[in-house]
Amino acid sequence: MDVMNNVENVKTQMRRGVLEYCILSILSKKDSYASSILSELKEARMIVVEGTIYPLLIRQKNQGLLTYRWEESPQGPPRKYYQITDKGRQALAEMDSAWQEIVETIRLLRDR
Amino acid sequence: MDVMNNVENVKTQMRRGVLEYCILSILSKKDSYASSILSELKEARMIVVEGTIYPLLIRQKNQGLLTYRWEESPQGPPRKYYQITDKGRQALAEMDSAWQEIVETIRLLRDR
DNA sequence: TTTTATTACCTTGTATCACAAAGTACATAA
DNA sequence: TTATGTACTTTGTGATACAAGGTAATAAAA
Repeated sequence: MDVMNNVENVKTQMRRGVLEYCILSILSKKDSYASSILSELKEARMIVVEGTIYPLLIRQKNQGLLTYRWEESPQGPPRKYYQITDKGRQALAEMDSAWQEIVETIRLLRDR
Repeated sequence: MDVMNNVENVKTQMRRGVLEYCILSILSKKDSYASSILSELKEARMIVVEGTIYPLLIRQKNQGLLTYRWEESPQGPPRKYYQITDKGRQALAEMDSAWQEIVETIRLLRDR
């Protein structure tokens, strides 16, 4: 395995760590549905695929961080709009702290 | 599952993403052995356990990012000192970029 | 001498989860 | 009626963090 393959793998793992955080963050601004969240993450170069995001949304819903409702689409099949709950906002706040702590830890490890 | 359990899980995943990066970073400063790396990570509040770090060091060695040598200890059994290779330093540089990109991505997602 | 403590390394089994790939379903245009 | 685009879902696989337990070397205590 060459260096770039290895780094790709590490990138995947780094993304893995922040994916739930990103999704809660997006939904904290406005309700959205899976395909739209997917596009938004792609724009931000946080590459994810369908097979990742659908189960993740279901998990977060099962944990009570999200709820959803069906809405008709102007074109195509209905969309499952997810909405963040109070519990979700609470979790998001905790993740903000966790993220900042990790960023700081890495900064110290890298600089020293 | 309550909010804190969920956040603990997310923290674990966040750590997961940067663990290889942290280890290469530590070894880029000086050769070290597993138990010592473990202590250093614990001090930095990057909680990891033995069952995580030993296989990880072996993986990185197998990828050619590290080499090792045995050295006698002043007390107790001999230590397996790991040393970063040129390939490891190259990978570390790539991970620096990857990490900064993710930090920036999260900053944009969280601020906007 | 035997036991205990300390340090260090290693392995096995389990659960989680990102991804690839494939499938289902709805709406609209050709 | 077929093709296209959109959207949601599921299955199988591989990677890996962790819990738990094991092995081994050294030195101090009983």
